Amino acid sequence: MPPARLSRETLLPLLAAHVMEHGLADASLRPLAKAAGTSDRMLIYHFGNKDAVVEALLDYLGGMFAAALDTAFPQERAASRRACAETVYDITARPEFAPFFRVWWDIVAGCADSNEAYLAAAGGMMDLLLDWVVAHLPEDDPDPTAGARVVMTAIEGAQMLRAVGRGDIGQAGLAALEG
Amino acid sequence: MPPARLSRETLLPLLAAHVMEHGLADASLRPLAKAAGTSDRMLIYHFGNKDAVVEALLDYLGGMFAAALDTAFPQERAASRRACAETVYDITARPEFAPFFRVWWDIVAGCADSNEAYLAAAGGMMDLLLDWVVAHLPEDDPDPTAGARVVMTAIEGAQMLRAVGRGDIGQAGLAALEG
DNA sequence: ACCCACTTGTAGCGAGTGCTACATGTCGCT
DNA sequence: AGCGACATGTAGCACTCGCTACAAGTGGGT
Repeated sequence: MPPARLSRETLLPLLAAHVMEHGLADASLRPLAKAAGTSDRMLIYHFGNKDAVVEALLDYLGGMFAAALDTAFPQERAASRRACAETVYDITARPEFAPFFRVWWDIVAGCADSNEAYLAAAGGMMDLLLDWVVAHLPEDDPDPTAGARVVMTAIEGAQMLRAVGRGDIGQAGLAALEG
Repeated sequence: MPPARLSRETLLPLLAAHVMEHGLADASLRPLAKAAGTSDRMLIYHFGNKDAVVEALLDYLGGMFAAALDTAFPQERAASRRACAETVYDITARPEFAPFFRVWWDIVAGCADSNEAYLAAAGGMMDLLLDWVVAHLPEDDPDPTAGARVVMTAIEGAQMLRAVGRGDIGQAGLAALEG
């Protein structure tokens, strides 16, 4: 087949794959382009500038996260708040999630600089996960909205502690969830 | 007074101040040196290479964190686990802590690349905070060791959610802590 | 067949990166 | 006074960065 015309749509999956492997923070145009089989010249041409590349990438990664929620996570409800939190924690502890977390923490670091694109991407992912948790709490949960916030807070804390090598603290925190 | 001889010790406070203001992730030798009133040449001379500069900086920042725990945080015990968590959360929400969090999330992102120096620094800070929490739980807490882990997990989750603009979720998570 | 807009390649710019070679300065010691 | 170790300044290297100027190719519409 003839080499398909380049476009944001054909480029983004390849760019995202490179970012998942090497991180978002120090991704630069030339390696990014090489991963997509093009030149930095064309990335600028199709996106305008590097910021736009990153912005499109953040959006695309948000889509990947949504897809991961649909496929990698169980569809049935959890038996308890604690079970729900531990399910998310255990699934995201699997090695195939490591690349995702590398870019996730880059995104959080970007948020700390008040970068709008990063804040939008990160906030969106958290809202997505919050909705998933609400929908997967036990049916008899007395207050799913509040419960999901409790579960989310514990999950995210545990994931951060895991990232810095203190997973034991976070796991103890999850285990103490009532319900 | 004559300009004191340069050394790691005289340099580090100035370097740390620059890092607190501009972040650790994209700190480079020349701006760093300028902030300390020297040249990149001298940073390499006194530290060996850039990695050693960063390593020393991480260590120094750990010391700053320990000092902050002693001065900015109350000395008396909290009335409950929840109060303990909310105290930490509220204090670290103050604007003067924003620079610290910018570098904190850079450190966490560095941990996600399995960087030993970052892992040591971040883990050390978490251990420090964990000890502080243990010591500031109510005296009648049934299990301070376990309680501190619960509190820590919630605090860190809430701080991360705050960083990405979802502080409401984290605060709801903290408010639900029993005790 | 011709034109013209869209797409791509080549080459390069100016700035910044970590780091080094080399010369010079400064200070204590004998 | 003079030596030698440590400290510092100047200049530069080879490289990467985001981005651009310019030219060439491609393909559809008339």
